[in-house]
Amino acid sequence: MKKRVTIHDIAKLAGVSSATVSRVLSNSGYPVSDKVRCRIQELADELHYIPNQIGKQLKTDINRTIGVIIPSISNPFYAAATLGIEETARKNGYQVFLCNSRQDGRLEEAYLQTLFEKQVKGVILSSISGSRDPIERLIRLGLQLVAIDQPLDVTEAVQIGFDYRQGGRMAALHLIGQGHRAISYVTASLDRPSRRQIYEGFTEALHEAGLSLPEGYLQITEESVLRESAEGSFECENGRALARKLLALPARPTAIFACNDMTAFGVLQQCAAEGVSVPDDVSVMGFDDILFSSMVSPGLTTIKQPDYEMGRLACEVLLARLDESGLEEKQEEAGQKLLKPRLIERASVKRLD
Amino acid sequence: MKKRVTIHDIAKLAGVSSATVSRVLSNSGYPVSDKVRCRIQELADELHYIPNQIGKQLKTDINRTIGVIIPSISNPFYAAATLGIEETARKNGYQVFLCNSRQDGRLEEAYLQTLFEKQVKGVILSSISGSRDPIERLIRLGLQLVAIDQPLDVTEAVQIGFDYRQGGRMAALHLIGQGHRAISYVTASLDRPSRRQIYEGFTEALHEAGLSLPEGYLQITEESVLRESAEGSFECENGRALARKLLALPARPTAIFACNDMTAFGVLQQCAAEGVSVPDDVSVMGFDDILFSSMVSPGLTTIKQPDYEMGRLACEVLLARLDESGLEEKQEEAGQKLLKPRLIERASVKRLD
DNA sequence: CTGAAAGCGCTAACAC
DNA sequence: GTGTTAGCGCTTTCAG
Repeated sequence: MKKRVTIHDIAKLAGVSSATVSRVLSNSGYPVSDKVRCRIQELADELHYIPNQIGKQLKTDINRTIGVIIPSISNPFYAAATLGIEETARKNGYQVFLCNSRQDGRLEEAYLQTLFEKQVKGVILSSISGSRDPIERLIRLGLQLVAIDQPLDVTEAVQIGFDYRQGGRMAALHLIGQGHRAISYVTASLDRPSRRQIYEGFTEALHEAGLSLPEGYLQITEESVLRESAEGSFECENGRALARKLLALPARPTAIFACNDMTAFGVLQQCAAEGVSVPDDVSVMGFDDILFSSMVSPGLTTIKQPDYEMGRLACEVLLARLDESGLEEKQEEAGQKLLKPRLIERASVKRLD
Repeated sequence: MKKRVTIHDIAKLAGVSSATVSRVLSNSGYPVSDKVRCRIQELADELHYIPNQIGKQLKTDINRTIGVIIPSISNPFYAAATLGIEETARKNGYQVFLCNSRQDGRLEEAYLQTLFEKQVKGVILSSISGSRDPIERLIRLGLQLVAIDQPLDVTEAVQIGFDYRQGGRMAALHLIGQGHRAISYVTASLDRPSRRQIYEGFTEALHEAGLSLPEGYLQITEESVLRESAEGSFECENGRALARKLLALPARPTAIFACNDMTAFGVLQQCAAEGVSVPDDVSVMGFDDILFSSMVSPGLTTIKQPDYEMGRLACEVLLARLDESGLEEKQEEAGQKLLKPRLIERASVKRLD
């Protein structure tokens, strides 16, 4: 493992100063005679010069890196969002630091801190933590933050929002429209804004139709520790457990709405295990529309949340802010984009007459 | 956006030199009087000092960052492997640069280069590219490389191998054992070692049983451009397309083996679309055992490749090498771990009598 | 125990 | 066009 070659090595060999070498190798556009320029290029190629970005960054404080903090890479929803982020980052010459917070607010904060220490200037965050203080401090220090998926109660952050409430309403409306009256709701802990909003929209629409969520029809995970298991199958397991309770009820619901597709898969599995046919015996709806929702059978009827699109948009907004934040100081007011839900009808909901 | 506070700021306020501040704030264990130490700590807390890791790294050339290059984050197999990597990295105080090569060898090389420029000392790679030269050069410059999933023809790299050939054999043996004779194989382009090995193991076992892969029963994707579509559903689409051809054959096979689970899902979908019942009309097997293989119905019979485990192991091996590479020069010979396949029987294969 | 000084690799005024 | 110099934030000899 030999020593790495620096611009000084090249400068010495070329008989010029390292400043000149820097000028040509960094494509600064600074005038350098063609003769010298060629010579330097030649040497760089020959010696396989690889610039040390750390040196460069310390000097310029410019760094083409963004951070991404998500709660669970095992959930294809976040995988797809990450893909959208990574792709637009790459197209713009940026790299991505991926951080998996495992639904752990403390870990999320630690990651945020580490990213900042590494001089990352922009972060896309699906926040699990409620604490605003550390986040606001970092923003005041110049960090650009874009929140996806989970609304963040911090005014300086851009929000790529999603109308969860409306999504919840749509789910309820669809079920009601299909003739269902005994409708139940299965959800992980309501400690996150997104889940709460879906829940609110859902029950709201139910109430407007003169329906309610009777005792036992609302199943919420009791353990708030919704950690990713090693296999990443926690959400699914959770769906199974909650479905088990539901199916044990004396008066079974005719329809089950789950807070996301992963949970809905668990419900589907449990139904299959107990010989309950979907959609003939019970209808099931999910939320997210991850890739696999079209692959299970029956195909899962669900509310689409545009994962990839959301990631792409978040990254575009972030990079735009990163670019301009150097130039103009007046940031256009932290915009709030709001993406819309869409009903995806497949085969897991049966029409009741 | 105010200026960031540095050790010099603190030094000035404390009336000491920046060297002293560095000594206490970096936990160097260097003796500093308790009085001064406390004062510095106090100031650091008060001013919310955040160390600049770039400065530190330029000086020490130590950096707790690894790179991960995978072909597709949309495939849950890689998502799970990434989870395993990220988790062990975090436990050891490392961060992960995630790179999605999109099955593109050139992109893979570009990422490798960028990582190296950012002074990343270790990379976990599922390589798509055949070119060894640039990789070998980086290794000679001190980069530690751990190959997962795809064998890498570079002796200095550690391999976390998987016995694909054996996996292919197991699949064939299982199908044969269940009484199948008309067996077909559906695969994406055989340009990758893993796919080739599965194929070889599979056909080998077939031949040993006196069977062959008749005309039309071997379906290989023609377009070598197996790029991730925006939705990440390419592999699945591919499975559908290949299954369509298979089902159009005058003499349909009784069993279809797919090169991975994502492709198998496509096969499943196409069967459903054409009213072909699995496993009654045709049996289907996959490869990988991703999380969703247990969720579809019928549950997919498949060959397990330990994704999470593979990521964890790769990361452990990498970090071990990173730790020791500073101390001793003699690296234990680039070990080759070989993980074993396992048959996961579910409901997508029917016993023929 | 503490400080002065050098330097990691690079860039950017500022001279010439 | 090119070189000199200073310095980004930090650590680390080496003196004292």
